Amino acid sequence: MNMNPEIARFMAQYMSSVVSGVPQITPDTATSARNTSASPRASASPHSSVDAGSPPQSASPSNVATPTSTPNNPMEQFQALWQMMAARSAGSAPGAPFMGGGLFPGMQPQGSFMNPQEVMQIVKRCEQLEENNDIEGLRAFWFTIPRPLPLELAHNDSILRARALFCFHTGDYAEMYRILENHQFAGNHQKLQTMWYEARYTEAAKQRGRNLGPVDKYRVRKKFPLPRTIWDGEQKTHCFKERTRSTLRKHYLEDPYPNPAKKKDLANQTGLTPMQVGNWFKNRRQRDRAAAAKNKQNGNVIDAANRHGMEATPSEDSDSEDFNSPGTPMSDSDEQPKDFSQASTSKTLAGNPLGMPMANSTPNPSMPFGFPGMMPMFGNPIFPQMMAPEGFQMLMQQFQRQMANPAFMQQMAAMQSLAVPPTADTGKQEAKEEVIDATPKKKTRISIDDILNQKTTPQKPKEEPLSEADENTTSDTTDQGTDDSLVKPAVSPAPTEPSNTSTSSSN
DNA sequence: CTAAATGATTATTG
DNA sequence: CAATAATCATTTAG
Repeated sequence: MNMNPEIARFMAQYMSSVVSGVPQITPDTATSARNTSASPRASASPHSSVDAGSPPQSASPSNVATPTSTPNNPMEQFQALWQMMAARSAGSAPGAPFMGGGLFPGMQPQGSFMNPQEVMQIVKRCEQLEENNDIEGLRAFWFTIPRPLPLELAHNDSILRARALFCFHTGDYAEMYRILENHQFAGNHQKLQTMWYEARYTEAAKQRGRNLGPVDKYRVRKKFPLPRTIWDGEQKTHCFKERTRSTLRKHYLEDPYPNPAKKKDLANQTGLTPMQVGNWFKNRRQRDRAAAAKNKQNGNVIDAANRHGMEATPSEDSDSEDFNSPGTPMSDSDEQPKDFSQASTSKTLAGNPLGMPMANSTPNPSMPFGFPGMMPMFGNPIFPQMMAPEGFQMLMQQFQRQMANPAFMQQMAAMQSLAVPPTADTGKQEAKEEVIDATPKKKTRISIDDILNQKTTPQKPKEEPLSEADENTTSDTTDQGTDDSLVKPAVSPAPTEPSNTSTSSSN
């Protein structure tokens, strides 16, 4: 009657485990996550047979729960039991298996007796079969193991791993989930994670009566996040932080083709890897060009604007958005580059036979602002109200920076000589084409960024967010987050929330 | 659900 | 080898 709920639950779980041969441990009580052990092959070592990892929940033989100590108080009884179990586990070093119950005579290991060597053999055999995905072998072998399972086996990492694999292949997903959720697995979780998700996918697919697409799977992953017991803490950032991006944007405007040194520098600033920086620039250039080409198709404003005297701006919806965005004081806006490049590349590549930048030997289409002689985009006739002073200042600064950039000025001159004098027919045509523009198809750019920025990563359990290594320290508002400390976000030091891990390779 | 945004990867090309 | 074009995969918004 007096039974503490905790104890009751514990007992119930234990009883259940005795019956099923699989320990049931509540995730919370289970182990204080020490899955940092880097050795993926931990299971290969002989002593792995002693699940020395989580002493407390190693459970106590219920039938032995009659320690001759203090029988009356359940709590005391439980505590005593607990301590004994802990002591027993602690004392069981590789060379000193606790099997015989030497540490406390009164307690039998429950179930069959087995000498340590026998246990080790079974474990190794399981590891072999599991590694080879030999399901049939596992099935056969499974029945050779004496029942009920000795605790050493019931709680053993390798045994449970093999059992989970077996369940996976037999379609006993519920059991597999239970195993995966209730035992803190050490070492390599990759396979277990895959099993977890695949099982979920399969169930979901079955339920829907069709195969799952990428997005469906994504939802499934969100719905059934990895249990902590098999989570590596691995986390991939799909969206960089806004700070990071604005830094990249800024430098992109100055030079879309950063040399390796520059990339490295940026990598340090942003906490990304040089590879990521390179990818970002690559994508940016590509997408700028694509946007430019597209805009060109639809016609664009720049030429006309220029001709008429610099007033019209490319519908820059994004810009307006940017300036508009409440959270971020301002930014180079994601979109700007698009139009910029549009000005440079589209013009040169697509319509203009005189095309110059890209195709030429010196590809440096870093043409930040709409057009050569044109100032950024003050007095946006389309979204006048969007021109916040802040934004204006920012643009001015940018422009000034550009003016100081020889390469830029060179480009500028080249562009001007090509574009300004619209004598050629081609030029005219282009101008015509570009008059319309617009089609602000996407807006929400910044807002998305903001959102992403806020929730640095998806959510999921009720864990603390914990951002990755991005721009942790610096409070750089304008630019240069000069902190080197951080390096790679790839490996998150503190596992907090399970999110999809998906390795890059999956591509 | 679809579409868009965006980071990453792969194949091609000069 | 580096830049580019395609394309894939993951997330998010509508």
